[in-house]
Amino acid sequence: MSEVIAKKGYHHGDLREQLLTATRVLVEAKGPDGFSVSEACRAAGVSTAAPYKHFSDRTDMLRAVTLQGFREMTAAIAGAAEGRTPGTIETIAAMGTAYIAFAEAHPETFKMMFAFKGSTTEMEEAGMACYATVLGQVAIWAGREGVDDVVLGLGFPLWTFVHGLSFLRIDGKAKPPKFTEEVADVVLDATGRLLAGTGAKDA
Amino acid sequence: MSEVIAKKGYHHGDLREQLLTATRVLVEAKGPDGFSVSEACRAAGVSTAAPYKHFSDRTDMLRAVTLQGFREMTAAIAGAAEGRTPGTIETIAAMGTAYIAFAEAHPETFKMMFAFKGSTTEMEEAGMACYATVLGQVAIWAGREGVDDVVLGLGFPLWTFVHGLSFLRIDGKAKPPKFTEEVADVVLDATGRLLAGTGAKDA
DNA sequence: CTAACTAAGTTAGAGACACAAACATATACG
DNA sequence: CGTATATGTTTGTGTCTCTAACTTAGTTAG
Repeated sequence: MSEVIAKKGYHHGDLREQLLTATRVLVEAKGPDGFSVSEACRAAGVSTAAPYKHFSDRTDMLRAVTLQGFREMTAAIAGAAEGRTPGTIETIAAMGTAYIAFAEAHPETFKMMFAFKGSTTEMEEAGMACYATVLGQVAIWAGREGVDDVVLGLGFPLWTFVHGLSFLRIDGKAKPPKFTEEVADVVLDATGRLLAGTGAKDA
Repeated sequence: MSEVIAKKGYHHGDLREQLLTATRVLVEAKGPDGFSVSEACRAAGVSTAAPYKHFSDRTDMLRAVTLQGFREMTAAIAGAAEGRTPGTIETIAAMGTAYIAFAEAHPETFKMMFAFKGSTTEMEEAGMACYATVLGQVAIWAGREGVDDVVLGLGFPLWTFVHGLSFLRIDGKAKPPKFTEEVADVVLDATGRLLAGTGAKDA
């Protein structure tokens, strides 16, 4: 009755999932190190030993949140490109803005995604898939067949810029007077500058 | 005798300083959340209650490391500009490279510096001082009297880029095939692009 | 249908930690 | 010389992760 989340009896039925969402919420609220397994258990209404039937340890719970984060971010970025003209500066910039928006919406998860020690193959792949989405658009812009060294040379600085702005926004460093413009405008401008005059488009 | 660090008797004489360096070492070795007060005590050869005569709590110990980090980074960046022609792209890029070098040399401290919750006025000032050093050079480049909106508009993207590259390097994302060039070259190129053609130099 | 197996919970407890309170000692200053 | 204060120690409390042993509920074989 007064449980935070319904339980079906002795067997919970859906504990893994509910622990995962509890973990997600707690991580965003208190950060990965502020998160405690015990608190997640309280939220799900189970004993403190229950999670160990579903996760190997505390880190494993965080790992699951991290992986989920990568998947969501990739989807968000791909979604930002949909309905736009492929290979334009505007489309590439829109993906960058989506990246930053995700970071701002889930700051603790975002930071954890990149700082995570002992990342799984799954995580690496999810990260690569995300990056590949952007690189594909850059390749079109540059008139290249696939993702070659030229495309990497163009795409990496873009990622760097967007990644940096994500962190500065998260940590509250991108506020007036340092930062008075809209994020989307800054990203669009920087994308143009970092791509322009490279000669790649003519090769 | 077998103490890690010499003690002068019942009174340590220099405990605050030694705890601080122990904290620094441990933070770099295991990250801010892996760091434990107890372990710092073991390193300094004192009881686990001793630190509380010098620091209010665990967080306060981390805060001290953070502040020290800001000071060192500012010095490193200012040092990179010395002996160079003021207001050139090369000088500005050299400061960016020094920023990244600091981040790579002290990754955990660097991350903590920006993620720290409840930063002191001292910390804010140290951070501002650092940023101001770079902005001063940008102002000279742009032919401006002081740090006005134009200078901020030029300087912020530079910071963003350099900050982003710092994180990517720390987290091992800036390795081949994503990243094949030297850091200094990439920074110099990006600095040029992000400043060039803004018209600010002519104003 | 029931007996055995297994999946998914429980309680109890070990070991590490942050921090507090009360106590001890050395140093500084009257 | 002696007392106050700074700086240590010991002891204890509550929280945390994780383990071991036990319990209960589904699931499957005969």
